[in-house]
Amino acid sequence: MQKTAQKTGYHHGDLREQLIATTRDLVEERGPDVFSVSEACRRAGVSTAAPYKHFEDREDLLRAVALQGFAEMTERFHAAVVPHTPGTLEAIAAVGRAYVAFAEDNPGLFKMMFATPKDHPATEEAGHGCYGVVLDQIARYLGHAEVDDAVMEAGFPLWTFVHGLSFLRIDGKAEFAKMRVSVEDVIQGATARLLPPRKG
Amino acid sequence: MQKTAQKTGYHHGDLREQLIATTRDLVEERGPDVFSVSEACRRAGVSTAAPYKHFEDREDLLRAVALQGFAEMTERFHAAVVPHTPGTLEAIAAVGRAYVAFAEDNPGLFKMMFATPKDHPATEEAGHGCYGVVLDQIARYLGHAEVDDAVMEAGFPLWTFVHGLSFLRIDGKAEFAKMRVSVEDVIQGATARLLPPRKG
DNA sequence: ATCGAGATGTTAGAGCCTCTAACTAAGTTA
DNA sequence: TAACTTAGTTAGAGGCTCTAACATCTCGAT
Repeated sequence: MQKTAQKTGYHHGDLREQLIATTRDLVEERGPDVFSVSEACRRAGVSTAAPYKHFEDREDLLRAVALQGFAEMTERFHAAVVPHTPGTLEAIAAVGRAYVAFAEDNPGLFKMMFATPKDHPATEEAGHGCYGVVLDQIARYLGHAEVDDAVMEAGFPLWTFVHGLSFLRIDGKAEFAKMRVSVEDVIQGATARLLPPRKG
Repeated sequence: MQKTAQKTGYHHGDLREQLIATTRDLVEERGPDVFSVSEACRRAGVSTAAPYKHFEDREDLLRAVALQGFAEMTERFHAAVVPHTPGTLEAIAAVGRAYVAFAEDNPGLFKMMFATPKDHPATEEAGHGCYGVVLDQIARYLGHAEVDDAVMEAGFPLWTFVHGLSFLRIDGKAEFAKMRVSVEDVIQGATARLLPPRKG
């Protein structure tokens, strides 16, 4: 199951990618804040100084992992939309479900993606690209040709909702709240309620 | 502005409380993850070993700070309800506003309160007490005598919403979304939309 | 072919951090 | 006031991030 080149004795082959993968695993296992570069090195079988040839510092490595997370999330969003008619409530709710599902599947990564001390340009752009998928759907839903201020405003409460739901699910608060309905239904309901009435 | 006893030469007076206060400041200044016990000690003017007479470990100290946060939040909730007729939409929305306001006033603390690796019984109880304030209002709103499952279910989407909004505000995403309406109005609107219709 | 540059490893170590052990001073109580 | 408890201290082990200096490999130009 090696996805990257093997160590050739001295040089590793593709340490950068493997460090990202290992870090991602560790962030998931141990939690984002407890992650240590040293442990990632031990797992990758390199010295603790090696990562600094590929990443500026610990922060930079974590950022690369977060970036990968955003890319994956964006892909998932696109996949979620496909089965639905563009610009429908169903399409929009599907993205919401994909959002929460991603968070539940990658709790550590998800928290890390939003625990960024200060957003780097690249991370920010990745986030925007991700958000753009929903905004496109909402623009269509509202019958707007492009993502204007009204679309962003309509999207924000939805983002708010799924973002909050993700955190509460990750932290196990949803069980505490004794929900009898599924996450899917909660999202469907909230989407319908929080979106402004459709034009036409 | 000393709230605690002074150092009497050898003994401190009230190191435990001062460490909690200092830690809270640091968490706010530096961010929750970058906090170090050592720095808190430097500020409090004690050796780096001193805290371990009062707290099991770093985690335990942070937990004490989080506990204080929950207590403060609960107080704020109570204060928010006072000006309103109990069991009205306004009372419920007021708690929502207090939630987000607390998060904005104490972003580091707020994040820490919910970034708990594993919830300790005491923290959990404090959280429940906090949540109970809204649930009481919702129970009255729905005309239920006590906080039953239906009440919890009705409350969950609201919690979800203000929780998400808090994070997005703290992380500066709300500005990005170009909201033209105030946080207050967003909460008011979401509360009205997300609550089930009132009985009677 | 080989030589030199650049990329990517290594070891050593400085300077942080958390937490423990052993000691000491101050308060408390019989 | 002696004995016990509480709350400080210093010293240090072991882990972490990151740098400096050195070593090895890759590769393009000659």
